[in-house]
Amino acid sequence: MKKYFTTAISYVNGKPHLGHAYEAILTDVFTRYNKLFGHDCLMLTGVDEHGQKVYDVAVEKNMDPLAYCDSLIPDFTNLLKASDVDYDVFFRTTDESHMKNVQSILQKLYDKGDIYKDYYEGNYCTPCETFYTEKDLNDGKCPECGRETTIIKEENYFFNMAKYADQYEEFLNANDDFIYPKFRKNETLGILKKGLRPLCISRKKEKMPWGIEIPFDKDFVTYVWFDALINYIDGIGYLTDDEKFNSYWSGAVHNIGKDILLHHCVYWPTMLMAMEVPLPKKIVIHGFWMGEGGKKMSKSLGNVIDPIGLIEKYGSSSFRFYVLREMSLGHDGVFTKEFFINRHNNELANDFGNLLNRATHMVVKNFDGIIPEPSKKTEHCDAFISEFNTLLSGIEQKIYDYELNKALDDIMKMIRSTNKYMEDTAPWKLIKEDKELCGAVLYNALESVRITSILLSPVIPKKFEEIKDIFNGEIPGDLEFGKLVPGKKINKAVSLFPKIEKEKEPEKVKEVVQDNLIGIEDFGKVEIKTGKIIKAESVEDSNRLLLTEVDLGNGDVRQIVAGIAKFYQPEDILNKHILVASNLKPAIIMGIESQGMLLSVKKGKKLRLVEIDSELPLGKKLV
RNA sequence: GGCGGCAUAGCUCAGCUGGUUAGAGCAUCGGAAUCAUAAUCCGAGUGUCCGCGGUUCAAGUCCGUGUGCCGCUACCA
Repeated sequence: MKKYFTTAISYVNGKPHLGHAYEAILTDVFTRYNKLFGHDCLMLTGVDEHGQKVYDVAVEKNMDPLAYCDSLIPDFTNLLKASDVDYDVFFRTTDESHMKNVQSILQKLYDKGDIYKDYYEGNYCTPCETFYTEKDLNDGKCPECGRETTIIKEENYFFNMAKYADQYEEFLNANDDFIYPKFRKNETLGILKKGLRPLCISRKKEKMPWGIEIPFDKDFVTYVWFDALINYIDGIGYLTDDEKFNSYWSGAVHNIGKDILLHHCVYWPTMLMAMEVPLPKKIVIHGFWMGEGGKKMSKSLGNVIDPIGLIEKYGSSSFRFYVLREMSLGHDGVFTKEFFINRHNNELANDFGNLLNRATHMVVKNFDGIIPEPSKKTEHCDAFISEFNTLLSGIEQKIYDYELNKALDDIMKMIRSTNKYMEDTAPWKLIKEDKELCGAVLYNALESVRITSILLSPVIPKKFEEIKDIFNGEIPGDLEFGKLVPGKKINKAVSLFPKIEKEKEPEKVKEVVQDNLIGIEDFGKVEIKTGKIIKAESVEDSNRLLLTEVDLGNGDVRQIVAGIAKFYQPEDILNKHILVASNLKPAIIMGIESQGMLLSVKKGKKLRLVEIDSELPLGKKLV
């Protein structure tokens, strides 16, 4: 069966980081496992190059946007290379044939009526020439330049996602394993339940020319996602090589981060339905890497992991092993250098590396390196082989089920049980009593080494190449215990996974862990004043807002909307002396302007206003 | 506020459709062994399985409720 694995394509404008490396490695490892189990697989990764930010930086650098993108590509390909990611396609959205395909898809959906022209209303930053959603705004201001935005209407093209919502929901309910892990499927259903709004898919070319031109209206280009998502099908010959496309697409698996669930689990499936292309087989959503203590990685905390640095220092195999083994696929994981070193030392060096050594050394020393015959057996042999085979037989299915952690866990169990087997049988004693029996034990140990090495090869491809030297460059590939042919010569393993010495941490000066500290100058920006509530009434159609007027003295009376109706009746708060954040930018809530914020304290489901001594004068600033 | 998720040994987690004395790895302590990268193996553990109530012959596992954290979202301001 043919299969097809993809990463999300990365936006070029930003350095690739641990998250990119992880996603690529994850996708690569599933591709490699499936190849190992005999499937014909392709892997795609790549970059998304269009859009405002790239265009802006290119202009700033006085470069052609495409040339600017070209200059960024090595950052990504170098990381992939360093991570031993063996991709088949590196996709660029500036690819000619992709741009043509996007256009023909746009035309098709336009002809069907799924794309239509309408007005887009949004917060627009004129200097930045960009629309922002309410959420993007920073205190109501442009998140990029900090200037005021204005609400303007603009004509744009929209994709009518809602048309396919029901059909998609049905599909989801019928295909329980379409989205992995399952709780992400529930999240998707929740989004569908709320109803889908039309998706704006265009930008005025005069404002943002760096995109694919809309074929039926030369004044517009497509906007990011409609362009980017299509890479998945273009990468394997959609509209250009039907046979290739059809054979691989039916086995397509997208690997994405949890931040782009909306785009892949809602936009993309409805787009495909509109295009009349079958949906992919599966979407796998992984979590994020956190720093020590589960804290977000950030420069200020100094807990950012540099993948290239670690790979250069400790090797790609240990790095891959760590990210795949440590993170429970779908959940967030923690990456610290200490955990990384522990993983490497305990599992790769002590358990696995040491097993390679002890098994091969004994064969070389006592049997001149000739693989002995398994002609006899000890009381432990059958039980060992049987347990080994039980674990072995479950691995393939676990990979198909995306139970990578369980698969790796089982492989480690196989390795540990082999170490135990050697303790139980003690071939170093047997050699003195019964050489043939000793040989049989070592044969079994070598079989374990061979098979577990193969099973780990997708995870540690580079080290696997070195392990091959034991078997003179070629490891018999049968995943069946007993297929190793006796009589051939093997070599002593070199130390493949040297332990990492824990660096003596220079006594860390205990810095204040709190990273939300502000300076006095920031505090000074906040103006909190004493006030008295002189009017309070409920707000129509709102179950949580109260409209108040607060006297801040000197004739300064503010209209403030407060979300406290669940906790106070209007009459409860009348004449209360309270505190007000008085220099907040006014906000419109339910169409009413709110000119400040009443300070309150919330604990669980209780909320109380902060009340002050009524003797305090009104309108005084807290200092 | 709404929707969803999580809460299990010091740490990271596994425990599927409810069923014998609740598990793994790491860390800790004790021991065996010496083929091997001071590697390996054995043993010792410790847990009000977040609290409360319920269903059941039987609940970490199901239901209700409370608390705490996380995610998305909203009329948070």
